[in-house]
Amino acid sequence: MPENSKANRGPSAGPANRAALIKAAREVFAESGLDAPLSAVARRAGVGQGSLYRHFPDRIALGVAVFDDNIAQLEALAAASGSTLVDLFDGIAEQAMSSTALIELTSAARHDERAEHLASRMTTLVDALVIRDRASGRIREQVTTEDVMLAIGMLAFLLAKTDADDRAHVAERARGIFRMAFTEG
Amino acid sequence: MPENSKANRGPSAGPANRAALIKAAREVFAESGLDAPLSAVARRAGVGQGSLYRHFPDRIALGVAVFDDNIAQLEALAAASGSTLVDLFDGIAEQAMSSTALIELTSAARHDERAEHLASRMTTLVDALVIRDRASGRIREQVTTEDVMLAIGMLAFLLAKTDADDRAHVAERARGIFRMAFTEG
Amino acid sequence: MPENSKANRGPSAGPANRAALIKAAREVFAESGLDAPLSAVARRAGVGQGSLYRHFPDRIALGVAVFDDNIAQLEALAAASGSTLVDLFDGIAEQAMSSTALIELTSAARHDERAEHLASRMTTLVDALVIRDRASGRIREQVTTEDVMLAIGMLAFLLAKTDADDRAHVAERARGIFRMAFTEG
Amino acid sequence: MPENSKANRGPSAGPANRAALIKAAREVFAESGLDAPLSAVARRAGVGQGSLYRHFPDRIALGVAVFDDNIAQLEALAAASGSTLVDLFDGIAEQAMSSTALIELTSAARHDERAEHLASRMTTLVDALVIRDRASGRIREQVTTEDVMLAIGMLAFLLAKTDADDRAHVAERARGIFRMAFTEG
DNA sequence: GATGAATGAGGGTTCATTCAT
DNA sequence: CATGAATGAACCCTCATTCAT
Repeated sequence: MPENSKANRGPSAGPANRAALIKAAREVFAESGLDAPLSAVARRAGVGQGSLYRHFPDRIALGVAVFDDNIAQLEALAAASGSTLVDLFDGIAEQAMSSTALIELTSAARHDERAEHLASRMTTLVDALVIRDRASGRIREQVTTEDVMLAIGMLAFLLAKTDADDRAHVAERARGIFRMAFTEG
Repeated sequence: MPENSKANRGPSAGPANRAALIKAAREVFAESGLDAPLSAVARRAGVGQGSLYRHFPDRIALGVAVFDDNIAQLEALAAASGSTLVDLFDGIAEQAMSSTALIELTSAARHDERAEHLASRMTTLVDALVIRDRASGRIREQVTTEDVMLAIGMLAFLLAKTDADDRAHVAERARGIFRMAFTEG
Repeated sequence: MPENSKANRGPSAGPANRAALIKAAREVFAESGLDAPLSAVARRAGVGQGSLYRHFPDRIALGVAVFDDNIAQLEALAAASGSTLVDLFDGIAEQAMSSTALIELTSAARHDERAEHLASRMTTLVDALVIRDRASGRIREQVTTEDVMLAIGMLAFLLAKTDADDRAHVAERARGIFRMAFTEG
Repeated sequence: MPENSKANRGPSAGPANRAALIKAAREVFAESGLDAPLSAVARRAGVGQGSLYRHFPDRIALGVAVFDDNIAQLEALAAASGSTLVDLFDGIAEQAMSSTALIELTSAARHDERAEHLASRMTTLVDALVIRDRASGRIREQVTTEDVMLAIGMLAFLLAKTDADDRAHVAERARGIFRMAFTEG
């Protein structure tokens, strides 16, 4: 009678485990980047490795689950009536590591359907903001959604590689650059 | 008793091996990024692991050797009389993967003396171009060397994550963004 | 994609593996000393390297597990009512290689908490025997626990370096020396 | 024309190289024990690896050469008219690391002819001292050369495993033990 | 005969993934 | 359906030994 240290709480633990895994993954990805050991995620979630694999058959599945939430937040932000691209950049810079891992994911798994879905939600929300900001003259006529997507990607990668200490400064600076790029002189 | 399968071609192979390693490393880094297995580099160079470690005691040493060349090219470019920041961005986009790994290196090994040296050469050449372009009115007054360095970093990271197929298009687009950012409306 | 050649016998193999590892380690350490390759231990135990590292994160942990047993035997010996230092030396000589590796461990990892614990158990039991033997006049007044610990260490190292064939003879001889040293003329 | 950094000084360098290798090996063995990398010896001697192997085809040959000197010193000590076993122990404790490596060698390469030669010189000198000390009543009648050889071995191994900081204290203590063992009450 | 680079086997360690319970 | 141990491939790095020059 092996007398496991942790009781097998049975099927009912399913949803709770799923949530714990996502939470743990968000933290671990934020701390150690997108290639952190999955075992670390399971451990932090207090869940067996096997359960992790049951819920999320691969790293991408886990990433997608994690970032669904991030995207949702950004979508909410974009939906708010007065919000602008500047707010979006702020939101991304704030979520720094998480957003970065998100962008990394959509970019690393470019040909994965699930990641593409994430990316397309992103595009959609950016699109809305671009249209709005263009209409209100907040950005130049010629700025496209693609431009902004690229800018977001660049910002995210940059922050990913920046020491936590310098992150605030670098983010501020980078936003300045994009402000110059996108707004009228 | 190693009883080697491959003949020891003797010390005269040294310089050739060194060159082969740098070439292999440039390729491998370009294909798989800066944390590609060093064993892959040795294998591609057709050289024993030990020789790799003899020539380059660590990953940074190898990276520095690889990128010395890249920097030199960019320095040459910057030194040419009529060259501008735009040319620099072009140069970086052209060397795409290599330059990217170079930037990755200077950013990842920020506190390594050798990497710092590379970074400072980069800063120096950017600085010269900024001054020149500012003088000739090609860029806005308020654009700093730091801004341009960040932009270069962002461009590099972006290209690193971009499929080879899309690279040209993305690079063109990104340069457009920075042109908007840095030049007078 | 590991595609294992050997079946995963599942968690139930855990305790058996652990025991097999300790047994294998005891043998390997005895044959080849405390710095024998850990891979040899895993191989002899018929266990993957990963499992070894799971059970024993480092060499010291493995050593401690192995020698816990040895110490326990010596403690039992020391606890027996009529036992003397001479019995302890006999016990050590009998366990020869194991005891030797044990002493090597406590001496090599002097600043590791786990090894210190082993060492302190040893000291405790020696202390008890010294007090008892001093009381009964079996050893000179001036003999200290430290002296005996040193003697044990020396005996152990000596046996470690002695061919198995000569071990019995050498052990007998060495015990003679320490008898002369510790008992009244 | 490879233009070596160090000139090939030709055959005349032979004896000088040999001496430099022995000196370097003595230092290296003393600092890092008998299994220090041979490359370290060659480097410290300022000599190519190949030359090391030419002069000393294996580690034992090098060890023998190194310790020939140590033995010679001890022989000189033993030959001095008033010297006793106590002096020998002092000599060994003083040369601590070197002597230890010497004993390690004679014991590790027990079946190597060259090492046996070293060992037998050691036995011879100990024998002389034992006879002398027995005659003068300095040691008990029953103490044999073998006993002393064992004691020397034990002392050496012990010192080898002792932190440099504790070496003096431990050596003093151990000599005390052997004094008790070998001298009358 | 000296030189020192080349070689690759081997040991340590990590981690993705499977699977018995 | 959860658990968590088991597995081994793969990487890093070191060093004994050889051998072209």
